[in-house]
Parts: sequence; structure tokens; C-alpha cells
Amino acid sequence: MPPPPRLVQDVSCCSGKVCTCEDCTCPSFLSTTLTEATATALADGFAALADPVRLRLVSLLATSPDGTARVCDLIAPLHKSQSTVSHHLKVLGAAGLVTGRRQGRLTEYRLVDERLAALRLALAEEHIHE
Amino acid sequence: MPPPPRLVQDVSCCSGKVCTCEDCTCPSFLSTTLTEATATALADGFAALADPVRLRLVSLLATSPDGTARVCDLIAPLHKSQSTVSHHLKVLGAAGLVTGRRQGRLTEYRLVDERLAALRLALAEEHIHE
DNA sequence: CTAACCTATCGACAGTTGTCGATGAGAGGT
DNA sequence: ACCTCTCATCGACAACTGTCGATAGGTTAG
Repeated sequence: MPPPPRLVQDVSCCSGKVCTCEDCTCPSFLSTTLTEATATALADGFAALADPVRLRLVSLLATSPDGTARVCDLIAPLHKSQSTVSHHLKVLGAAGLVTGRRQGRLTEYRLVDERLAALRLALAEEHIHE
Repeated sequence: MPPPPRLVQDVSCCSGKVCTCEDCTCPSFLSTTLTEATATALADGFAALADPVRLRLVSLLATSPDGTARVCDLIAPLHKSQSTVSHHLKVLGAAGLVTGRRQGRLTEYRLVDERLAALRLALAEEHIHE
């Protein structure tokens, strides 16, 4: 005899958001089940953090005195080639976690705090709207 | 003329922890730079969340009435094969995010809240020790 | 014991990713 | 103009990952 099926909600028709306010970008997936689309968007964010080098990149940016850093200053601490560092910054940029601004022949990168906060909020059990 | 090098700390000799208490498992990498080892450990956690299917798995577990779910109940909502669901649960388990307990011929999975909280804390700007 | 059932593992395969050296593209200094 | 410096992109390659069907391992019902 097969076991009685349990009620696990099908998420295909769920908004995936806790807040219903129109521009809420920080759904907590711990209190409401996720849409496939929302899950993919969130997964992209976590994927950007799923690499030690990128994590240390974020860390270096966060602890930099003025919150910025240039590519040439990040190569030595990371012990990676210039093209690799550039690549990781591009990945972080595509995920919206950093932005780069050309300053002469240098490029200054800076963290996007809101994006990081959004990912943190997604991991929060209770959704607290800021 | 090369630009004056900026002080970006080398992290190779840093503990990577904000708290110095011995069993602190929740370093925030936004206030202290990460060791390579700590970065790798954290990256493994985020890698487990870097997939839409696993994110929805976590979501389903979190929103389940009693906090648990069995594999057979997760197949339909995820629209994935049984082996795929099993695989993802294994990945989440390896990352310490879920635990499975054999109940007869079924296996009941449950979230590990502390692990999820640790990842969230790592994303916090200020490390608040609980 | 046997059949039905649930879950884990295996093998395979396509797709993605991290890494590097080489090259290209701008921007300044001389 | 030319050279130098910084950064982005390209091409290549090995390693990893998500997915499935098939199979194996346990467990319960009859």
C-alpha cells in the first residue's frame, strides 16, 4: 500500500514573494514557496558567491578603506592572474553585486550593498520589510 | 608612470573570523577579510544554494507544516525525476543544510536552520553574535 | 516468500565554469 | 607619434554539474 500523499504545495501558481508591494526585490523563500522564475533569479545571485575567489573579492572590497578597489590592487592578495580577476569581477557584475567605473586607465570597483542585502534577506526566516 | 599601489591587505595570515570565540561558525566576510580556507568553506555553502531546484527544495521544506518532507512528495512539485531529487538532497546534505532520517521505507528530510542562519550571518555587515 | 514500493547509486552525456596565456582596446606620459 | 600601463576579451582546456534512465538495496504488505 502506497503511503498517503502529503500536502506539499505545488508552486507553479505562486507569486514567490512575501511582500506584495510592487518593487519588492527581497523575497524570503523560507516563508513562501518559490516560483521557478524567482528561484532561478535567486540562484544566480548565490552562484556568484559560490566561489572562494569571488567571496574574497567581495570581502576585499567591503574592507577597503573607501569601499573601492582597482583590479591591479586585487591581483596580489588573490594570487590569481589578471585575466582571472577580471573574469570574476565580470561575473560579480553580471549578478549585480559590484559595479565598475572607469577612472582614466584604471577601473574602480565597488560593492552594491543593496544586492547583498537582498540575498541576505532571502535567507531570513521572517521577511522584514525595510 | 605606474599608479601608486593602494593598501589592500593580504589575507593569507588572517583568521577570517570576526569573533574570536572558539566555536564561532558564522564569520562575516564583510568586516574582516577571508582566509582562503574560510572562503572555500563558505563558497561550498553558497554553491549548495546556487541552483533553482535546490532553492525550491529548501523552500518546500521550510514551508512544510511540520518542517519535514519525504522524497516522494517532492518529485511532483519540482517536476524532476526521482534520481534528480535524490541527487539534490544529497548535495544539500553534504553542505549541511538538510538532514535525512530513514523512516521505514521512506526518508524524511528536514532543514538545518543553524546552517542557513550561519550563511545569512556571513552576509551581514555587522557581525552580531547570538 | 514474493511482490510492490521508496530511495540511493551508477553510468552516461551535454552544458557550464575556473583558469591561464595571448591578444586587443583605451588612456596617459614623453 | 610612440611606448607603457591597465583592463577586457578570446581561445583553449580540464574539471565540475545537472539531468535522466537503469539498476540495486532495503522495507513493508499480502
